[in-house]
Amino acid sequence: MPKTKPSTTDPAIIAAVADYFKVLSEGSRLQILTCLKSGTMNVMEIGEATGLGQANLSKHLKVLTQAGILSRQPKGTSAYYDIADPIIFELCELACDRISQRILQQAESLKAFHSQD
Amino acid sequence: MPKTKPSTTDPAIIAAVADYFKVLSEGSRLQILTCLKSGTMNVMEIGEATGLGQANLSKHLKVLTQAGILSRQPKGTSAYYDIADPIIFELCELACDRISQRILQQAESLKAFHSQD
DNA sequence: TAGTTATAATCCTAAATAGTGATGAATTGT
DNA sequence: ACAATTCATCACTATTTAGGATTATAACTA
Repeated sequence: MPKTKPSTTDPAIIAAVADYFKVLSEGSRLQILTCLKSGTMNVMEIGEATGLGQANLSKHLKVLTQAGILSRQPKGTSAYYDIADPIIFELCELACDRISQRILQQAESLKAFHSQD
Repeated sequence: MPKTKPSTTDPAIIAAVADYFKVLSEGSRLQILTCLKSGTMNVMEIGEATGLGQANLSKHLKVLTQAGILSRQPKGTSAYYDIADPIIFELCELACDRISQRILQQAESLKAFHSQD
């Protein structure tokens, strides 16, 4: 094998990571994920829980499934979806931590700004 | 205070997380981040290292800085940028792990598909 | 002050994509 | 076989955004 370990600067790797984050960069998709946190659901149930339209929902489910985040299991006329990769919640929590920390910092700066005049 | 703990289904939280991932969902921006992994650089140096145009680069740096991922320090006529939040590399590695695992799974499926005919 | 360099801001175009409505395919019950 | 249900897919619109060209601003230098 000519290749040893793919470098972090490998354009293909970078593109793959970007694509993965792009999947998670949509409110509707995150909504679907938090929805499925409690357990398996079929498309109709997810639609009711999220308020998303059927066609739109189906598209998002496809994206999430192709990214390996959800698993799909047809059952009769319906399709049941499940979290295939619970790690994503770890990812989301990491992001959440960063966000809240940044907001706290901004609040600090704002307070300092107010108390200096 | 009327609010206790913000629920994960809070639309504002979900939107914030989506925005955070959106910042990381761009190849050019990830390129900038891997670039700065080795240390502080000014805009010109980053431009040379990434091959990005100046205007474009400046825009991405602004996005990353406003997201709290980079820090900016003006110095004379140049601006030096640095990783403000090393946690992002943890995020990227998590994503990388997921991606490689998925690719391995796909390879397995493909192998199984080939050996069954 | 004039001139050079480094960065930011603005305007524009092309491409990507979220959402919607209509159609098609697969399955279950009568 | 027919009708109803559930989901996927196609066609379309509207919005967003990356990237480039240009102009503006700010800081050194002669």
